[in-house]
Parts: sequence; structure tokens; C-alpha cells
Amino acid sequence: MTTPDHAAEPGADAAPAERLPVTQRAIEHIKGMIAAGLLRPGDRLPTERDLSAELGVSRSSMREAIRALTTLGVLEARHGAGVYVTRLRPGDLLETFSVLAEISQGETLVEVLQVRRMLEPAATALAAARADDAQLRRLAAVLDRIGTGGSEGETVAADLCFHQAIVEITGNATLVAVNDGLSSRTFNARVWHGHREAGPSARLREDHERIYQALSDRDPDAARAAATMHVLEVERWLRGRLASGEG
Amino acid sequence: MTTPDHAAEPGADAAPAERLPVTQRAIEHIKGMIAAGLLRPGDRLPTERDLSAELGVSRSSMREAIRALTTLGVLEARHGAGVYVTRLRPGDLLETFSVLAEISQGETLVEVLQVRRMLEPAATALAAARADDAQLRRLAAVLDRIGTGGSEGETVAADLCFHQAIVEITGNATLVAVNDGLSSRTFNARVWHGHREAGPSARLREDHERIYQALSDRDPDAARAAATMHVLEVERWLRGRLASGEG
DNA sequence: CGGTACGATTGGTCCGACCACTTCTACGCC
DNA sequence: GGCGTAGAAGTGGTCGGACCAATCGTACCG
Repeated sequence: MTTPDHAAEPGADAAPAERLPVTQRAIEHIKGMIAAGLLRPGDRLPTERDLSAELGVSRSSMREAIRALTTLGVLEARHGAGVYVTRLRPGDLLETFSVLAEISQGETLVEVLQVRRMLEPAATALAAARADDAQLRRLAAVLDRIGTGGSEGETVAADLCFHQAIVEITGNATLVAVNDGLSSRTFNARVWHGHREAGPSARLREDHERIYQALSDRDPDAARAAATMHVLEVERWLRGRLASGEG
Repeated sequence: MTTPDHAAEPGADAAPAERLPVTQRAIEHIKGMIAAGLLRPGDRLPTERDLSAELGVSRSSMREAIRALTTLGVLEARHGAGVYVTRLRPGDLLETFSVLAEISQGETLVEVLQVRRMLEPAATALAAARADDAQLRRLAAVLDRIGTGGSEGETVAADLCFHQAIVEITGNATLVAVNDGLSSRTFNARVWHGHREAGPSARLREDHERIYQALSDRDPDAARAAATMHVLEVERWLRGRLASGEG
């Protein structure tokens, strides 16, 4: 798609006669080079100066384009070395995703949990069917770190790690990335903090143990149920807190 | 040791003494202003010139920072008018997400479908429980547009629209955003194109009708099953194509 | 009173210079 | 000869200022 002078595309749904801003054009250009296979994961791009010359735009604009794609996780700039295409793994592209869980407030938090309620049970069930002994051992180790006297920060980290480890067992990198985006550290920190205040964090520990047990038994149904109950529990609590005006 | 001017910051539990690049600092600054409530959704930011002065960075760097946050969907720049904070709805923040489905290739496509297989059944079931008559009528209209003689582009658009409409019925904006990201136009176009080549696109139409029927009956279980079969069908086909080397 | 033209404000683009980091090379020391 | 180091070249990062283009408010004119 290097030549923008297009005739009528048959059945095209795109808007007509695109007079894109210069920077936007630069973004599309680079994206196009990747989509067309001219640039493959890990490849190095021409220098900013060369690229800007090639497109007839200023280096500033080209830099903004690169910055945008860097933000998206498509490119990676190494000071002094050059700009590279990332491996384009889901994890690279969805890192930005975490902004949602970081910034979201109020009702959106409930929505996020609702989505996790759809994903985690399925993921946990899948993990139950696939987990090998080594993975289960590692999971058990993480489980031990939750709530064993550590600081609240450690507990949050361990909790996060536990769920991420389960999702990783599914072997689906996209799922891992989506899940990560939906469960940021700050998000979980808020929830845990509230729970500790509210009292029954022992209940969450039980949840975790049941989940682990189900995985250990390679029982997808039990795993699904346990994960559902767990997320549901958190969701219910959050809903209650929001209702009581603690936005 | 060029710029040693940095005292210990009081009360910070964050990582120690970060020597962030200037632009990155600007990004964090703005994000911080939002997180701290100094900037609320819809608010207008100071001008680029003012912001850059306030932070002691050049306007170019500030512009790159704004570009990054614009890319993330946190900010929105209006030529001549100013820079504004978006409403910070999930849809705003997850628009970037679609890059995944746009750029992904090979195995990642299967992963994406696998995630959709987790989400869509749950979403469809939820929709079945919530749909009102008006929503069902609109859905029926969309369904009619699929595969009724239109061009392939129209069919793809209608198919996309059908599934999105279902997800919207759930009323969960975050779910809608995630789903959108997982089902880009180009992604579906590739699948449809392949299917038409392969022949049995009639089967997909049946799938759609069954899904609609389940929604119409307000039967969550049937809806879940129908959605599962549908995604599974697409996934199986894609897997076959990848195995045959058409990555 | 309404509409239009103007001008101030503000984001968009461009240019050219210099700084900071990386990499490669060639020199010098052991 | 081998190895480490200093230097040069290349590249991204930052800077400042200039000008263009879109917007919006205002004051003037019909």
C-alpha cells in the first residue's frame, strides 16, 4: 500500500478520499510495511532520518508516528541502536491494555470483573486439562506465598501471580495478555486492600486452595466452578462497595 | 553524573530515583494528573506550549507524550481547539486493541479465536437473558443482511455487526471493547474469504440463525451452545488451513 | 438583530542543531 | 599475537523556533 493513489476499490467499505494528517499517514505506512511482510518481527527499520525522507515528512512527524507504534507495542526504539519491530506476540501488543484496569473507576471495574468471570473459569478448566506436574508444583509454591505473613504488597503480588500462572498453563499467549490487561497490580491492590479491611480474606484463601485442588485433580469441571465462585465473590464484594458510595 | 540535582523524595513507595527519558516523564506526569483527579474525563488540558513550559521540556517532547496518550485513547487532540481527556470509557481505551487482530498471524489467530470461544458463549448467554424486543428486531435485521446476495465486503460487515450487536446487548461496555479488539474487520474478512473458497458458508448462516433463535427464545443455555458451536466451527476451519501451510 | 469577516488561540508540521547512547574499529599496551 | 580501551561514526532523544491550518470568539457591517 505504498502508493495512495487508488482507483475505485470494488466493494470497499473504507471512507473515500482520505486526507490523513501527515503523521497518521506515516503510521499507516509503517503498519502497511509490516502487514505486507516487508518488515518482519525482529527486523530493524531504516533510520528515522531515512524514513522521513522516504515519505517526504519531517523527522518530527516520523518520530511521532514511531512513538505511536512504540506505544502500541508494535515497534521498539533502542537509543543509539535503531528502531526494531517487536516479536508482535500478543504480550507485546497488549501491554498497553493495562491502562484500562489502571485508570478505570466505578462501574467499569465491575465490568472488568464480569469479563474476567467469563474468561477465568474457561481458562482454569483448560488449565486443569493441560497442567503437568512441574507446573502444578510451581503453582503450589505461589499459593503458599499468598497470605503467609507477608506485607500486603507481597500478598497482592502473589495473588496476581497465582492467577497468571494458571492462565499461562493454558499455553494461550493471547489469553495471557488479555488476562494481564484485565488484572493490573493496582486493580488487585485496591480489591485486596478493601477485602482486608472488610475482614474475610480467609475466604479468598479457601477459594485459591479449591482452585488448586481442582487443577491438581485434573478436573476441568471442578476447576471451572471454583474459578467462577472466586471471581463472583470478588465481584459481589466490589459491587457492594460501589453501592455504598466508595467510588 | 551530569545532572546530580535530585534529593530524596519523601513518602514515595514507588521505585527509586527513576531516570526516565524526558518524554516518558511527561507521559507519567499527565497520567498522574488524571489519576489524581486534577484532570477529569472531558476536561481540557493546558496548551502544549504551557504544558511543556510547566514541565521544563521542549514542545516536541510534550507533543510525543500527548501522541502516546492519544494513541492509548486517554487523550484526544482537536486541531485548533485543544487537547481533551476522553471519557475514559473502555471503548476509548481499548480501541488500540484491534491492532492485535489486524497484525496477528499464524498461531496467534487460533489463540484469538480460542479466547473468543471463551467470551462469546458467555456473552451470548447473558444477552439471551437480557434482550428486549427492540434489540431482537434490530438483530433480525442485521441477520437478514448476511449472505443475501451482497458483496463479500458487505457480508463480512454484516457478520461482524451481528456478533457485535449481541455483545452490546449484554450492556457491558468493557466486554464490547474487548470483543471488538478480538474481531477486527480484516480478521473476519480473511476468515470469510477462506470460507467462501472452501464452500460451506451455508453452515455459518445456519449457525447465525440458531444463535438468533436462542436469543429470541430467551434461552441462555441454547444461546451458549449455539455460540460455542459457531466459534468452534470457525476455529476448526482456521486450524486446518494453518496446518496445510497457508499461514 | 443576524451574519460575516477578522484576528487571536491552539494544534500540526517542518527545520536544523546538538546531546546521549551504541556499535564498530583501530590503536596501543601487555 | 591477543585483549582491552579509546575514539569515531551512526542513530535515537531533546531542544528551540518558525510557520501552516483549523477553531473559536469578537467586533464590525448590513
